[in-house]
Amino acid sequence: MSNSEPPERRKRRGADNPTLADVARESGVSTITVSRVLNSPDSVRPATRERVEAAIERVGYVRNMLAGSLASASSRFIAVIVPSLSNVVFIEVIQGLQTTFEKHGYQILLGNTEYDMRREYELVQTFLGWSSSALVTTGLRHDAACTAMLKRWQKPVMEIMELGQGIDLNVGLSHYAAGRCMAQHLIDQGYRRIVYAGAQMDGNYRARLRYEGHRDLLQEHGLEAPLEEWPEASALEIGAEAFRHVVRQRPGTEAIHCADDTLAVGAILHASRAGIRIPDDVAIAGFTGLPFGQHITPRLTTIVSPREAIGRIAAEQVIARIEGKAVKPSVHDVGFELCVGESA
Amino acid sequence: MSNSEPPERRKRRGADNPTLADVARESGVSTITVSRVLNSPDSVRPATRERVEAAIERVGYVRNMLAGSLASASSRFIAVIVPSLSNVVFIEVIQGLQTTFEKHGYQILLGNTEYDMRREYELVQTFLGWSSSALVTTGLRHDAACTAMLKRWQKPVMEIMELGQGIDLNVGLSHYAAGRCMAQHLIDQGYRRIVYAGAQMDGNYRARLRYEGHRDLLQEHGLEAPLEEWPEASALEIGAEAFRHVVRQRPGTEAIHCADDTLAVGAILHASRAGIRIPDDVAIAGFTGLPFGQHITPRLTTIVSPREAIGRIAAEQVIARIEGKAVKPSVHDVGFELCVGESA
DNA sequence: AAACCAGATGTTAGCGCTAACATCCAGGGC
DNA sequence: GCCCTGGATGTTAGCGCTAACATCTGGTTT
Repeated sequence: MSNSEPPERRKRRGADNPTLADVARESGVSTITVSRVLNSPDSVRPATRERVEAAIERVGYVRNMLAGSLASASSRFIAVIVPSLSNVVFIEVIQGLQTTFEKHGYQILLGNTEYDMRREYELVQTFLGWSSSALVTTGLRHDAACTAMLKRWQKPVMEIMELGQGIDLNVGLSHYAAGRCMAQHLIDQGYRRIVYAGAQMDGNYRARLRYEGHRDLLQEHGLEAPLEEWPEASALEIGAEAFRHVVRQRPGTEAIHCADDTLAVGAILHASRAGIRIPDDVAIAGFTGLPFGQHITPRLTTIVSPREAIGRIAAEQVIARIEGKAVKPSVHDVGFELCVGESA
Repeated sequence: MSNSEPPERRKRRGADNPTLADVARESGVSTITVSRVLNSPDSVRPATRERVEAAIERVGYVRNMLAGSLASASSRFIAVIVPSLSNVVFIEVIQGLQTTFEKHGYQILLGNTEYDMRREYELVQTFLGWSSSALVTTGLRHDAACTAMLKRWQKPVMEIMELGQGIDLNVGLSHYAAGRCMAQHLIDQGYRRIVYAGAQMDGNYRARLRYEGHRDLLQEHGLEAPLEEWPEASALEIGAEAFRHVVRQRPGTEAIHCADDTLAVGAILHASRAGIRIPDDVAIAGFTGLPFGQHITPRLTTIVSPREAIGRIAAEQVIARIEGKAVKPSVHDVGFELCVGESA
């Protein structure tokens, strides 16, 4: 009989960290028991549990999340896709999402499309590949292939910010209505020659929806609704530039309806430096409701969107869906609020 | 011979998505070839590659990142840990990190400690469990167990924001020096009665380091260095409150050195509403260099820290290390710049 | 005392992929 | 014709964990 040494295993991979098996050996139980201590402690007798926990501590065990997720085909990742991180709005939404998801033991996978739908599709593919538990994305418009893929996907899909029936779940507000609302306010204040100023409106179609609301309302009053656009991302500097431009190129303008608060505040601060009185010479209105706008003089007239609430509510609904509590697609309107300062 | 039907497999798990094996069958190659098409396309003959790519398209294959990462013991995740998302500074750093890492095919796993070191340790454990390729965290101070775990870890660890030799790699600036620098400027301007105002300085010890620099310099000039702290997170409102408080409680104060620009801008905007002249009645100085400060009147005197550069450089160094280019621990000083406005 | 039950724990078989090694084959040198 | 070489492709054996099923224990029921 030839001494058949076990034929020399291939070799080991990995950093050789302690595994469940090591903990199991150390505490004299099986691997599945250790697994249960980690995942459903109540199903293990307290005495056993303590023994296992001590062993975990002793060998310095760190869970391999990849292996667990692969085996269970679920990762407790939540894919979150936003179009930009430069815009505070998305940061606040992310905070709302993060706080709520973290409380329930989910980890966010954050993706940034830079307002590019192809990029969104790529991110979606990658994130599905991580066996995410749900996906949260911005807006209702996506690449067709992307929408199709998400519709086939069996897990919760949440579309936020904009309002309407989309792929599955929705939490947001009507940007069209918000645009109309502010336009109505400006008309109520007696302004007639009103310019809409926006930044990066190719990609950011929610700003465009607000413009459309604004335009439609003005037209219903027989007024023109000129639009001034800047290709750059919104910034205080762009707001200042927009203001200079409108004052110079469109003399007689009574009010500027800015697509967001950053532009509006940039305009107001510039006017104040230039000695132009707001709202007497020109009125300024914004959208978003950043704290900033309420600290400057004159205070900004704007529309407040509940950003953090969008994140929180979206997260709550996704969690309810994951836990099987609600199963129907739904549309949730978080609304908005007109906040009247002195600027318009 | 009994017809031994294969004893009825247990059953299938997972959503039953197409796998590498399906693509392999469809394109008439082995699974490893499909894997190679995905991971190192150049090692496959173009003809084969095209056949495989067509099959991927046809069956609608989506990679299972979990399985791949488990098998290769590496996930292309970069763990990023920050103390707060409310502070724009960290957002900008994250942007710098994200842009650079994304270019190289890494995905950020974002964790928020809320200035809690236990929480940081928990996040580190979880993130190591995802077989992250590297870890980026904020500051040089951590829970002892956390530091120990990271030192044992075999992959790159990057500590940012603060300057000094830590666990492995470091990119940041000296907050102590920044505090001194601004204090020196205030003294050069002739201010003597200077109050330092900070928010949330228990957790945010970088703000405290700046205070210490400020205090030491003042003391070297035989001056007192009173400190006013607020437990809340920094916000415009806190800046306004700090200003009110100092003016009322410490009459004769000539300058307020704020721990960050948000406080400083809040103070300036409040002063302007209250009809207090900056800098004639009270001078205001900040730290960070937010765009904001340069748009208000008077413009804020502050210290500009290169936030996005910190993110970018940190990411570049981590990538170099992952790719085996640089192997020694290092400390990189990104410096800071005094930006003199009219406020001090 | 046999039968029954429920709670705790164990055994087994993958999850879908890739590292390491093995094999195949065409072309070149002698 | 033979051997050599190297690029392309295939075979095998896990990576570390958990779902499903199996078993074991000590009480309770009849």
